Amino acid sequence: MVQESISPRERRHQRTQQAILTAAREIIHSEGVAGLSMRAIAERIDYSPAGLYEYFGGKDEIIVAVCDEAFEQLAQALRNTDPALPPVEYLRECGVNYVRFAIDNTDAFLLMFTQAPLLSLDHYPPAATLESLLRQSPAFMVLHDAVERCVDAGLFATQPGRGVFEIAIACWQMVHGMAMLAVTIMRQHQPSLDSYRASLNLLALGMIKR
Amino acid sequence: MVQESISPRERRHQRTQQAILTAAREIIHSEGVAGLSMRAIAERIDYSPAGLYEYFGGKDEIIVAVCDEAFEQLAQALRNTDPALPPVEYLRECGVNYVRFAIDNTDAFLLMFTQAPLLSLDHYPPAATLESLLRQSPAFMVLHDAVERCVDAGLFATQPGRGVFEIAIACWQMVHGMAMLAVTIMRQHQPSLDSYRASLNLLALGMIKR
DNA sequence: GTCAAAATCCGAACATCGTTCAGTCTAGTG
DNA sequence: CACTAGACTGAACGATGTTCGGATTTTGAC
Repeated sequence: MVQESISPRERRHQRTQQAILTAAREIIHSEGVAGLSMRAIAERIDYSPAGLYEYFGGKDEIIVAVCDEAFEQLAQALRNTDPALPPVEYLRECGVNYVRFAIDNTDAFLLMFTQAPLLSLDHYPPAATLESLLRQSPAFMVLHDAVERCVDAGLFATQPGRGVFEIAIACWQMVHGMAMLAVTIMRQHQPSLDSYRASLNLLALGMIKR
Repeated sequence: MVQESISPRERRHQRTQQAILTAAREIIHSEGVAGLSMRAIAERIDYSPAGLYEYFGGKDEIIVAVCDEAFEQLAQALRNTDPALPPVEYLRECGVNYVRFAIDNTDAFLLMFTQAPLLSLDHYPPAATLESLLRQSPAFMVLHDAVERCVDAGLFATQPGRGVFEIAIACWQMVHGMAMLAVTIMRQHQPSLDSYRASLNLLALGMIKR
C-alpha cells in the first residue's frame, strides 16, 4: 500500500516551493531573466536568501523547475488544438499553437530554450537515444501523435528510415524555428499568425502522398 | 581625399581589440558562456581588468562584437555553397550549410541566438520594418537570393503577399529550427546531415509550382 | 508529557563578478 | 623640452550565488 496522504509538514514544504517558483516567474516576467536573483526571490516572499536553499539546491535548480512547469504549459497549449479538425489541419494548428505560446509567453519560451539547455547538460540525465529522450516530452508527443494521424489516414507518405518519428521531428524543427525567431529577431515585427499558417501549409504540402 | 593610412597608435588599438575578442572566443569555447568574465579575458592577454574598458564599453559590448564576427562567418559559410548547383538544390545546400555551421560552431551559434537577443534590444537600433532589418543581414540575404533564383527560374510559385521575401523567411525559419534544436536538445544525438537534407526537400517540394 | 532528532530559518561571511576612479606611466605633438 | 591624450594599474564599490554555525520550531517515539 502506498501512503497517499502527505503530512502537513510536506504540504507546507510544497507550498513554499511553489511560492518560490511563482516569485521567480513573476520576476522573470517583469525584470527579465537577468533580473532574477536569489535575493530578489527571497525578498518577494519574505525570506532570507539562505532560506531558499532549504527548498532548492540553488539558482539553477529553480530555473530548471520553472522550465519544467513551462514545458507542461506548452504541452497543454498544444493539447488545446481542436481534435475535430481533419488530420493535416489539426497538425498545422498544433504548430500555430506552438508559435502562439512562444509569442504569448516570450519570457518562459526564451528561458526554456536559451537558459535551460546550458544547465540541463548537468541536471538532466543523458538519454540513450534521441527517440527515448523525446518520448518523455509530452509536448513533442502531441506533435508526434498528430503526424501519426496523418500517416494512418493515408495522407502522409512514409519511407524506410523516415517514419512518423522522423516526420514529427521535421515538423518540430519548423515550428521551433518560427517560434524562436519570433521571440528574438522578429520580436518587434510580429507577422500575422496566418503567415505562419501559410508556411506550415507548404511543409504539409511537401509531405502529402501523391 | 580620405586619409587612408592609420597611425601606429590606432593600429595597436585595433590589434589589442582583436586580442580581446579572440581571448573571449577561446574562453567561450573552452569554458562556455558562463565562464566568460572580464577578469578571465584580462588575465589571458596580460592586462588588468580595468584596462579592457579602454577598448570596449563593457562585457556586453564584447559579447556583441563576438556575435557580429560570428554572423559574418555564418554568411561566409552560406556563400561557400556551390553556385553551380541547380536553383532548388542550391537553396537546400544553403540550408545544410546553415545547420552545419551551427553544429561545427555550437558555442558561437548559441551565443548569437541566446545571448545577443537579450542584449541587442539595447544595443542595436530598432529597424522600421522587418524587411529593412533583414536586408542588413548578409546571412539572410544569401538565403533570399537563393529563393529568388528559384522564383526567377519559374520553379517556385509566388502569390500576392507571399513573394521572395516571405518564402525566404519560411526557409530561414525551417533551417533555424533545425540548427537551434541541433545545438540544444539534440546536442548529444546528432542526426546525419542527410536527414536534414531530406526534411528540406519536403519543404522545397511544397513550394514547387505544379 | 518528555526529549532527542529533524526540519526551518536567519545573520554573517566568503569568493567572485562587472564596473568605476584616482592616479601613474608613456608615446606623440607643438 | 613641455604638454596633452591615451594606455594601464591597483584598489575599491556594490551586487551576486553560496556556505556555515547557530537559534528556533515542529515532529515522532517513548
